[in-house]
Amino acid sequence: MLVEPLPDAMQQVSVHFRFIGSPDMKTPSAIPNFAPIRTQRAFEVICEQIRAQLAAGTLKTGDKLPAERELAAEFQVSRSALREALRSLEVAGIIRNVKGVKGGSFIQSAEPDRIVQAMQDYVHLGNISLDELTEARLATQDIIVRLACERASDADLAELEAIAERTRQESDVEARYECAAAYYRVLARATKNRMFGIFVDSLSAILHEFVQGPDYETLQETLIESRFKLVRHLRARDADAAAAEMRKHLERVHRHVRKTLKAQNIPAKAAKARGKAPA
Amino acid sequence: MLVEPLPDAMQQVSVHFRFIGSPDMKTPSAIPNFAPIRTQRAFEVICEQIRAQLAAGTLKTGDKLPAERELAAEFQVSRSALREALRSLEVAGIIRNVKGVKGGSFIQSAEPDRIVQAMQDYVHLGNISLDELTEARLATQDIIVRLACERASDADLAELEAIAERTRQESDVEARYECAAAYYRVLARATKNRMFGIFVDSLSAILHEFVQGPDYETLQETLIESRFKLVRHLRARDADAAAAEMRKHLERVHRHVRKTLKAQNIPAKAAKARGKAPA
DNA sequence: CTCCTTTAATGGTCAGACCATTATAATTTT
DNA sequence: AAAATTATAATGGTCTGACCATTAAAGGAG
Repeated sequence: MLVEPLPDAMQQVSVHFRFIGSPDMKTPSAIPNFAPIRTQRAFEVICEQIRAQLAAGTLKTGDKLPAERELAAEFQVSRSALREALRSLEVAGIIRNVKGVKGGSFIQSAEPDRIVQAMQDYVHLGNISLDELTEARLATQDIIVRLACERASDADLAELEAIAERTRQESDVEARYECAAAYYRVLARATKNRMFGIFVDSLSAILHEFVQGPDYETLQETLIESRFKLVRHLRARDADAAAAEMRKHLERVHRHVRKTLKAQNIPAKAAKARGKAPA
Repeated sequence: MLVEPLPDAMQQVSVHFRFIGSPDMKTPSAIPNFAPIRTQRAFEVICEQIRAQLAAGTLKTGDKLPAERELAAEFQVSRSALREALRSLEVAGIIRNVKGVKGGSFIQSAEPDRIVQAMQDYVHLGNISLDELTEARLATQDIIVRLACERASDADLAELEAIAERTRQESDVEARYECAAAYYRVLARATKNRMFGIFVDSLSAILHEFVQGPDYETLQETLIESRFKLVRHLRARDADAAAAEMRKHLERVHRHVRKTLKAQNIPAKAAKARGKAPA
């Protein structure tokens, strides 16, 4: 059996039951330490069940869930409720929906995109300052550079160099940014630790919203040169030099962004990442 | 006007039009560098519009969206499609839905929960190893400790001490874990950089799935003592000593977890975080 | 065998309905 | 007049049943 139907109380129409803490909680006598009341919605229960199967290993990447109409019957809910659950899982990056016969919901492999999106949302909502972002990025890249210095394979280093070369030949600003992102991604991969890749991707994506403007172009030559230097230091396995180079590089970018913001009278401490103008 | 109705082609029933790259792309003559085809669904367009207003500042924390039926009319879509959009935004932590008259969808303030959830999903899907997690945590905590050492206020330090004290008086294992999480959170807050708080919360939540077992209890006394030591080092503003203490602490926990896994014949390199057994 | 048409399954959307919840207004009771 | 109670209306959550566009596979024509 793939799924359990929802509890009896939920099989009725719109019976929104509440959970107050855990079912077996001992009710305290005097202390008013109540658990927050939270109405459990059908689609949430469904999501939890599927997530549980994922965590337990019953479901794994590549598996296909039954069709919507079928799943709805199994859970004994309407198709709408089930669809909201699937939609949730989809935006969470857990499943991917494919149309047509032989279509369905497929368990996805790990993609950091959703984490990036979540972080981006967080920044947009939370007024994280540019200074905070930069500091986090600096610290993270410092670790990455040092680890990469120990662990980067020759192939990694060659790829980094190739990307730097490609950047030089690109002219479009956006394409150059793509190259930069690829460079950082490969660098993070060289640590052989995927967690760092996530951090970097997230921070890069967010900081990207700042990096635009006229004199970004003029800065490019310096930045590209810095990337070559970094590879040389990595080749020499000189962690301190590599870290220093990265630091210099990031601080240059930071100064540039600060200047751009200052020209617009936006203080960096309160600077909030903004969405780009629609293309 | 809060929203624009969807484009004409989409107002019809189920007209799934496709976007191929950007509308103004210059079609390359010979190079087969096609953009991935992606059918644009109604709820996605709606999400994008709302996200755009968020990024642009037209919508901000605390604002209330119109009622579902009303919004659906504005977007000229069915209520189901609109609801899928709202559901997406809700699971993304952007809005919160409140029932009843005077209810509706309210723009949320920044909550890192979703990022944690996303990271957890990523780990579950991606077979991130325990070693990777620990390494990332070690590196992150190292930075945090050093920053906190510079910036922690007296209030921060007092709070840390209070939490350590509270941990000692707790007996329940789960309560003690809560205390530990709180300790790390306050420590991260002491850096005055919210990005670190996110990282720590995520890593803690994931690693928590591992930390269970009988001799975790016996380890507790040592761990608590370590937290007091850390505060003393922070008070003395001795960054190296504090970092060393934190490192020792984390490595102790790591060894414990490895041992637990070994007892179950799970190699740490492939150890995947698993969901906890239902309560 | 190849090419074309048909067919059935599936996700995406729509329409209209009912329920549970909730704040407010109206009513009754004290 | 004040307080308690009851009705009311708006809202999110869910259900039912339907149609459309897409897609892979089966069937038919050459």
